[in-house]
Amino acid sequence: MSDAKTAITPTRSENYAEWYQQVVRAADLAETSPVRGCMVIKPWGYSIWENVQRGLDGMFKATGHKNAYFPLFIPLSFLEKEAEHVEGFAKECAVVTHHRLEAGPGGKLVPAGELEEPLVVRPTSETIIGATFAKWIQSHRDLPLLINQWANVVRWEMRTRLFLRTAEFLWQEGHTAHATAEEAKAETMRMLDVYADFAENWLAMPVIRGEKTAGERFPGAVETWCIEGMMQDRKALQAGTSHFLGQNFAKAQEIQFQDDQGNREFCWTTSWGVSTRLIGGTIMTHADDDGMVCPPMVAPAHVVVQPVLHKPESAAEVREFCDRLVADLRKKHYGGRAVEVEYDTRDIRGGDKTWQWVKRGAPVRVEVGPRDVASGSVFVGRRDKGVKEKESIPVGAFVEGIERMLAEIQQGLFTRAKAFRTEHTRVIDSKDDFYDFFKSPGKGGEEDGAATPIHGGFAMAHFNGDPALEERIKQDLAVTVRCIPLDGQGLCDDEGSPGTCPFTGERSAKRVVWAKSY
RNA sequence: CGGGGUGUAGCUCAGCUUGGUAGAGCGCUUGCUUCGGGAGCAAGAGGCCGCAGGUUCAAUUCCUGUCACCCCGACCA
Repeated sequence: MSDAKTAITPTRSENYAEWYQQVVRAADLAETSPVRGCMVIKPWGYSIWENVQRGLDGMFKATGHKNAYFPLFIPLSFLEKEAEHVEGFAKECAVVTHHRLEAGPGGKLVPAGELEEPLVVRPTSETIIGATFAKWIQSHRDLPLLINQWANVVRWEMRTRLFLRTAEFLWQEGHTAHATAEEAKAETMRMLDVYADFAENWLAMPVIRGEKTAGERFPGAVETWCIEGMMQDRKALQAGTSHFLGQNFAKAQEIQFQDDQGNREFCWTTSWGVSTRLIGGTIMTHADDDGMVCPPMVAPAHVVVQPVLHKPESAAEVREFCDRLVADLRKKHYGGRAVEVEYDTRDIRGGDKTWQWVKRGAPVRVEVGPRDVASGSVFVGRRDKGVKEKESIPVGAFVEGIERMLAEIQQGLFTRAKAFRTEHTRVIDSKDDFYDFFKSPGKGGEEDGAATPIHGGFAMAHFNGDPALEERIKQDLAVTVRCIPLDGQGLCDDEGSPGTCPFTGERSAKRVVWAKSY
């Protein structure tokens, strides 16, 4: 507070968008690549993704899903089968048209061997998986079919940002087929809950579960459900989606089965996915002006041990003490895995070392010097507290208490994020209040090129459901309905109750969540 | 894809208006001194100035094109 120096320049309040980029870089999470719109995910960042995969994969398996893998390439004709689906993705597809390179003029390589049918690099796999499902499913006894795939997909985005929107990204996509609409809808909601559970308990990111309006629906879906988190610039981030596809894809691809009466029926299908965007969301939820803050559940390392070794006369005993500390810590468990320890013996200055781990967001840092060895204690810094706020703890108590300390940090991050969301969520009942809420504070107009002004948040307001009205508000304020929330999420007092739409005076079924979004 | 901006050392940038093949800070390497805290001094390494054309005796500098990135829109996980 008194110390104005921060590890990240600019700070969140100075320029949020630039701050985000700097955190990604300073924390060694990812960097841009020579390939347009594609990122290199660095070990520290990839390790977070591996933890995300581990956590979600366990949940998918626990709910009866099996992993499989489908081709990267999708024949163009497959994509054409579902009309809305094509329309939704046509503008952002990478297409493979040749299968060979030949020497051309000037030593250049030129594509040759044109394909009879172009192949689309999957932007999502409904069509190729649907075609496969059609072969796998014959009887009602084959249902439900519950499949997940971990994969990369490509969407040729015009504007990209590391983790949040890249041309290629990593994700999982679940695809299921069911005998009845009820079962498929139940699956859609089950996976939405899995996502919310994961976001809140692993990423410590509070999310709102709800349904998308027609305008925001997945191309080809009957219903799209989502989890929405609030970032520190108060914009919403769609962190995961679960789609009820009805029989749209089943009919387009003839995914049929014979029921117990011998009738041929179309399946009811679902699909659901989360991506490396979750890492972007985690950054924007927790990181601060000193860099990344990793929730312990997904942190690449829980504890960093930094021995103070520069004094030759004490180096050996400090090292020995640390060796034992590291070994003891690794015998402890947190969140279903052994405590992950980074033993940093690099010969660089202690201050540099500390700040590197602060910027990377390691939850706990432990410094051990001769004085600590003499007193049998360790000097502990926590990423959820100030960098200088360190505490000396007897080594035994520290090791014994590590699980609780990590749990406390995890819980603290969630509590803080939720308080932030609550603070910036407002119940709004008049059009004027609504417009005021989303207008830049102080300055009236839009200044371009400057720092993104931080204002607004989530507005809980009634809505008559008219797409034209939603479009007009989007034009006016760049604000959209993020979701029509499920009841019972504690978003406001009269949650789920009918009321009056402040824009039209018409009847509204319930308050919806309005916000600017990524 | 529309509007604006920027491409010079690993990073952040100066130099270009008034053409003569390059600078700073940080980082990196080495040495000495420091050090329970993002050190000080010194010596080094590192760049065909985004790419391709053009004008010119000569282009980082002027002109044209192109590509990439950033910001604001539209689009999207």
